[in-house]
Amino acid sequence: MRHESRAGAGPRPTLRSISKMTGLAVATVSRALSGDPKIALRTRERVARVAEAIGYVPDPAAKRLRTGRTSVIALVLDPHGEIIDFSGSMISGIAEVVRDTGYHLTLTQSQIGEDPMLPIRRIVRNRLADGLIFARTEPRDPRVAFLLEAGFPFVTHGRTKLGRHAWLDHDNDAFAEIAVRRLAEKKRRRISIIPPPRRYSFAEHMLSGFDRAVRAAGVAGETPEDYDLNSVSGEIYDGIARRLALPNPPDGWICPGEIAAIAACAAIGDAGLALGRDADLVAKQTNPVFDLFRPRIDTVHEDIPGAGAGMARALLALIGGADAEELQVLQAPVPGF
Amino acid sequence: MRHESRAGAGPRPTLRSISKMTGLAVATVSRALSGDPKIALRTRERVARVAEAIGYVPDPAAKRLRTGRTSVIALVLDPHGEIIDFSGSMISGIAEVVRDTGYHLTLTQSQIGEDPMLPIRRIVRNRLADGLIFARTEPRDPRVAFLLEAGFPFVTHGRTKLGRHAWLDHDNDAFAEIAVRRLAEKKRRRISIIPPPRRYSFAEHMLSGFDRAVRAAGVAGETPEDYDLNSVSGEIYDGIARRLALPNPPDGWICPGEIAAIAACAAIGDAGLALGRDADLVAKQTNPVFDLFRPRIDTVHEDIPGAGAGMARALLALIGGADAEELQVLQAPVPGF
DNA sequence: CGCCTCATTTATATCGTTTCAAATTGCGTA
DNA sequence: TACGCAATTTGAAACGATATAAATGAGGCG
Repeated sequence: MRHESRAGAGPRPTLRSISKMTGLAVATVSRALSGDPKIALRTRERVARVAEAIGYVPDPAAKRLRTGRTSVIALVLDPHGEIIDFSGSMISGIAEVVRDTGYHLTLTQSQIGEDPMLPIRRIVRNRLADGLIFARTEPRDPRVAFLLEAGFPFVTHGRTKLGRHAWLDHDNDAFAEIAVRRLAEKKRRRISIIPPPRRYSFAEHMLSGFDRAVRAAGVAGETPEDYDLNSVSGEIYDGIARRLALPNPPDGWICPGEIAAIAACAAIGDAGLALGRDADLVAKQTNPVFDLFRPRIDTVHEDIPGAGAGMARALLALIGGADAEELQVLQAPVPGF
Repeated sequence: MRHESRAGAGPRPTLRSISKMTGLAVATVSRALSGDPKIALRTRERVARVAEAIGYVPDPAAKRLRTGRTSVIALVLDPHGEIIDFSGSMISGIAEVVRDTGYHLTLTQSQIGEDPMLPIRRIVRNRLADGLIFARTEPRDPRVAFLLEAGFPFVTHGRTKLGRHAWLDHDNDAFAEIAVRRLAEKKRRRISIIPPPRRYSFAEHMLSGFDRAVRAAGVAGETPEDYDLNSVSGEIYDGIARRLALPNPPDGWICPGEIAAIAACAAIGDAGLALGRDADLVAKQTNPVFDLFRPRIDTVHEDIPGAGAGMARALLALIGGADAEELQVLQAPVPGF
């Protein structure tokens, strides 16, 4: 079956339709619908009634052409790895906020090996959106520099050293400190963190929090090589397994996410060691399902849908003219059980 | 810092700019750029060169207003539960296909408790997209009926009984049969499947495959109550735990996803039973990370990014005028290791 | 030499909305 | 009666692209 161009009930109603039905000029109808107080209240009400009756909906393309505003916000995703990633939950949080605002959400994915600036340039150059959100920032992220320069509204997931822009970040310093403290309380004395790629801002914060906490607790800390976020599980597993095979392996592991935790459990078990006896884990948890993981793992929660929603709200505020410096949110970790 | 309306290098180039620079009429430039063979090759080349030089990009809003085509495809997501869901991977697969086609991907999420028709009606009525994709179809899905009636291009994730539309589905009959066979080979004689909500098409196929396979293998099969996709892990766990507490519990479990598998492992372990000794599992796996799960679980793989990509390609073909009946794909399960 | 044809190019209308500046109306007042 | 002023309403011009129909020019041919 072929799809006809479009079916439905007759031609789509426009301002002209309402204009003809009410005898008012198109301009009047337009302003009436936008609630302009210069239009008499009576008229506004009458127009609203007719519009409602015939199911008038303004044409987004026309509006966009005329005003230059797109009513779109763009989410730029990083290339997808083999990851239980939280992009699903984060998208969900964003989508929920966007739903009722008259804005739409569009989604672009940058490709592995491709210049990450490309999709952003395209969005700015082609006026594809009124603002954008992206994640995995680096301390001097070129995307941030470009957007600041262009004066284009955006919110990042993660801080940068470039200052005056809107961001939302998780307090990874605090996460690392909590994790070290918990392991120290369990009398673990040789603590290792599985570090995300050091080029990302969040890794930097996590590692500095780790160093500080390790010193404060007076335990030994080590930070092995970091892994590539895009080809994760096997690499993490191998790294941990190698370390476990050396003398004096760590007895406490900090896992920056569920994948790392699963990999650590596997590597430790496969090495003939037992969690609780020979080593303990603290993991960052973003997904409730992880509560069912056995053996139970000590976790610190991170609210990902909430983060998505927060960024979306910030971006809408920014587009509405808010001050970017008022829109910097550090989300505290939730210690969990 | 406030964001100025827009910075950048001067006014955005339009067809007019090129028209002035070349001395050609706007119409000529337009047709030259669209490759119209009625325009002399020399002219086309010259125009292309100038356009390239000044970085001309057609204004999507203007194009859309004039042609009525949006260059957008919409993905309608179901409400987000507490699920390690595959929406992330599926979105990724879709986004990758869409990237290079000049189309954009927008994303809408229907809300829990809200009429699932609503977002779809909105998209069709307001001309928000040229076509759409959605998942979790029911055998007589009202969304499918509506879209067929409206003649609006769409592709579903999951078959329906409504026939002549484009869909992509996983062969869940085959999945269930493979799973039963594997458990039977391990001498399991009392097999249970953890059934997804029966109202969905895919559950129906999975259960009918299960029944057939159970009969063929001559083993006992039971299908407990189904669970709600939106509040999952605890419910599944409780269901399994209850069943394990009764006399003659199953010794083989079929898990339609990673969550079910994690829940089953937890419930079985918590009941004091051991996998491999007292029971075995076969699970559907959509994420490679699951390979690191311990104890190792027997899995059947499902290619989710591939499914996303397939649906996107099908939708683009459909919009291009292809026949929907040629666009029905049944994806075979990958037996795994 | 003039007419016809073919290959190109162009003028113009249009998509549906917003907005600026001007026009209309009602009405109290000089 | 005419005038000024406020309160409403309106006409027309954009926004940037595409499509239709008409115009232009160069040759070819009788």
